Amino acid sequence: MTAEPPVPATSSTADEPAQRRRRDAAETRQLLLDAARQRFARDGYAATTVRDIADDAGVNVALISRYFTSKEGLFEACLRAAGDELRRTTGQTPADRVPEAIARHIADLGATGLSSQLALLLRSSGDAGADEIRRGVLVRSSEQLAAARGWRPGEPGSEQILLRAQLALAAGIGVAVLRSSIRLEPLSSATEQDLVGPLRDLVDALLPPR
Amino acid sequence: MTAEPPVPATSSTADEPAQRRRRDAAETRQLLLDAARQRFARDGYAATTVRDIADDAGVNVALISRYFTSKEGLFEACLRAAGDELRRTTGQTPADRVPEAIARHIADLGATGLSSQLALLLRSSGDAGADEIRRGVLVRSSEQLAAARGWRPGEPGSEQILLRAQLALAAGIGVAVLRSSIRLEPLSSATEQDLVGPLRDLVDALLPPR
DNA sequence: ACTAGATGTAAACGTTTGCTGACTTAGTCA
DNA sequence: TGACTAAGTCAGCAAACGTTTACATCTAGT
Repeated sequence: MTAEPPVPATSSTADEPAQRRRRDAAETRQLLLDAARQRFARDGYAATTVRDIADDAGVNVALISRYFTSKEGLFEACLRAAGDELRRTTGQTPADRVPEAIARHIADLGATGLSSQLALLLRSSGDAGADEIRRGVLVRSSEQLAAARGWRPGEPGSEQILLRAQLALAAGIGVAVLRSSIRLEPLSSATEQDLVGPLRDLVDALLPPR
Repeated sequence: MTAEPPVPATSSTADEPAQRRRRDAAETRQLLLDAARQRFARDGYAATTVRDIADDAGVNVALISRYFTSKEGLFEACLRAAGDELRRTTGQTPADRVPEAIARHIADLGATGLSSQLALLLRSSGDAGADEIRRGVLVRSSEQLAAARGWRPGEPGSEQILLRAQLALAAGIGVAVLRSSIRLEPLSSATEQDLVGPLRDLVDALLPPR
């Protein structure tokens, strides 16, 4: 379903064969990571079994322990990946247009899209380490969003902007989950075109352009 | 930790003794329901064990099967209770002020408050029956919200109002979860006073008063 | 060609899970 | 009081879980 292209190179030393290797630790790792992100995002941590993930990835269960130490470790890796992707998405956008960019990306419903990453960020494993990572991602994201609308760390009176940015982030996550996990209609089958307008209204209301 | 007050009467037929009975099926049922709602809302379905719930309620595990058939049945009962509470909360408000009422209630963080009910509504058990109940509650809630702002079933062109109502509901759920489960700061410790303004902005932007 | 280490596999371990059936205790009424 | 039923207890089942172990196979370097 994911239609992974036969990624060639894995190790860092350049001169790899373009052919796909039959045994490739880096690719196997990535397959597991992708499968896990989808499962965790859609079904949650506890409802996902390591055997599910391994089957989705077409890989033996024991390799999860080998490459990620534990299910918990795999989950943390997923959170880190989601954080990276979130930062990459918002990072390549001019600061003052981040809200609109987010609004547009939330509409996307692909399995690896931003929606899926947002849904993942609200899943909890009960583990303290994972909670810390997630909180870090969320805090950084909301600060980035707030900074685009005038928030400066420590500056009195601008704390409210950070709060409003977190509300906007929370709203985005809620929309992502109701669309991709709960599948509430007509929200779930609304197109990007249907959603961009209302979402921009939402973000602009919380974080008025200055 | 829960410090349950010794609720006296339970069944409906009036002439109960004010004293708490030592064996009282209705009260035991309610204790289980309350404990389950908290656990399910905070930790999710799969991460909650029936033994956890029974311990919280101070009751034997086997009684879950007796009163609710199964863990699944208990979860469905929780969803129904959340739906009732949601309807009760929004039902006693003049139609055109429902958004503001919701905004105000989301701020509340009590274990049995609206926030907790909203968080429960995005927990999934994987069971089809529970999914149906949850979807029903969400659809009814969003329709009620949309109707207060001019949506009429089937009326062409007003479908967009329903979509916007669902976005507002999704936002509310997202805020509830980030506040009560994830505990993101400063969102989590913001007071009702801090939140009502931004939340009203949010709802009004999505569903402009007519 | 040969070997050493990396990669993948299969089976099983010990625990925890939801649930059940036989049992005991408390309340009710003749 | 003594039977009868509702309410609660207890021990344990079978299945599913995350993880580990021992083994097989591939790849790279010589």
